[in-house]
Amino acid sequence: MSIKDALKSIDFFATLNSAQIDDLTSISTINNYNKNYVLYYEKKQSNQLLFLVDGLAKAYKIDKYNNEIFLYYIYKNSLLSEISNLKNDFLFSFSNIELIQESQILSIDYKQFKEKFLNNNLLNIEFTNEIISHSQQLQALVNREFIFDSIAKVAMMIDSDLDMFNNLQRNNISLILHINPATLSRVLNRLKRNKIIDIIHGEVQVLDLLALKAIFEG
Amino acid sequence: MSIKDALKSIDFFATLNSAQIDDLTSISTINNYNKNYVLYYEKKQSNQLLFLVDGLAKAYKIDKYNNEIFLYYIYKNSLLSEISNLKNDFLFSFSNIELIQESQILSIDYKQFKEKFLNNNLLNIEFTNEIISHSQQLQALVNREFIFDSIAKVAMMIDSDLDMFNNLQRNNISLILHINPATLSRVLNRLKRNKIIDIIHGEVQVLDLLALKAIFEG
DNA sequence: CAACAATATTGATAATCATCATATTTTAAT
DNA sequence: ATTAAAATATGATGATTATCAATATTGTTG
Repeated sequence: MSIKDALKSIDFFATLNSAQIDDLTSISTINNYNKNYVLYYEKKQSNQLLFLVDGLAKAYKIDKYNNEIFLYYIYKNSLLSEISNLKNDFLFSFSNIELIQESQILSIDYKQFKEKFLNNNLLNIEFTNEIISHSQQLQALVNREFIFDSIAKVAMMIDSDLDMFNNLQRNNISLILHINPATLSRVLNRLKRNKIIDIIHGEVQVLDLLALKAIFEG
Repeated sequence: MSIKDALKSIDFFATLNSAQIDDLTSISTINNYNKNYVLYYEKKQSNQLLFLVDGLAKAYKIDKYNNEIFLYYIYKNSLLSEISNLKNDFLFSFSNIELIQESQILSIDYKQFKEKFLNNNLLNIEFTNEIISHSQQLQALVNREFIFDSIAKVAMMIDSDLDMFNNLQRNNISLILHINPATLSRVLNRLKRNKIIDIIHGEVQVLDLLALKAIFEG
């Protein structure tokens, strides 16, 4: 894919006219990376603003026991970078961002992007929206992790997106929810024993939606 | 304090000229509230943008066992409201925000503020900065809570601001760090037993800074 | 379909931390 | 200085969940 096509495929740039797109093209590059490539390391600086054109990434941190703490997925058509302030001409990463599929990345020189666009009142709303959406991902995380115990986390996930739940491996679900695979297995057993869900050939079905919701709505 | 004086005392509005201040004055009110007044309830809407002119507030959530989950303090001269998107004409609160001192609050009609200021490219940078700073508070929270165990939390707080640590009650420290007062007491004992800190008349002194840092830097 | 690898479950155990009750210390007020 | 109140510390216990190891199940590939 050309840089221009990539820019056109990303909603963030939808308001730009073709001269502006050209301008942006001149400070951008596009690259393919393999699965497992790490785009940002936590606490490190960068001077490239990255967008995920195609593929899938995850944000995570490492705790003091070297465990990976999964934060959230980043889907295509969105900003990969985290913005920690508007003053500096570089970016400072809060988390590690790693590709989990082969992906296409659009890379923009951040300093020039600020000068040519943000400082001329272009893309400001879009930029702010990306910051807000990042903030909301953190909020969702705080909700899940501080407010919920493991049965509530699982109940919430089954309720909010059963298809996703059934299509993910138990492995990955436990990664997302920050619970041990063994704990997930036990929680599912408990829900089944209480006749709130049924599990047929590994597929979860909800038997008692009210009871399920009650678990996490308190 | 008059509305105008309040507006002038808040850095957020520093770039406005006096005509703009007048304009803003016409859509603002200022009020005093007592300690314990709750300005926002989580998951509720509001159409007022609030600034803390003077006093102190805290943001917190309630978990399923009705425990209060402290999130962060909000100091004077800053925005109290949380911004969850730019499209709506109302605000949606993620957490409860409660005054913990008698406080002065500036209240602005959010819809009109958007029309008269944000949509005319006024105060956009300031607005984005507030969103970023809110996001960073969440990041700090994620760092502390996900990455650190209780001894690491305490070590981190002693290292980053010993004065604050010594001037706060143990009670409040444990609230901030999300650990039980009893746990805090035990952690301090452990640090003392390991000759990393000393405690004289309740005042903490660092004996071995390297060892202290090693606890949370891993 | 046999055989191996990858996933998932189960059991046993341990770590961390909260909770509750009680005791001690500190602080403030008369 | 004495007493009451508030804050902190300590001991006993329990809840939740991780960890590790063993077993069972499922999926994949020659």
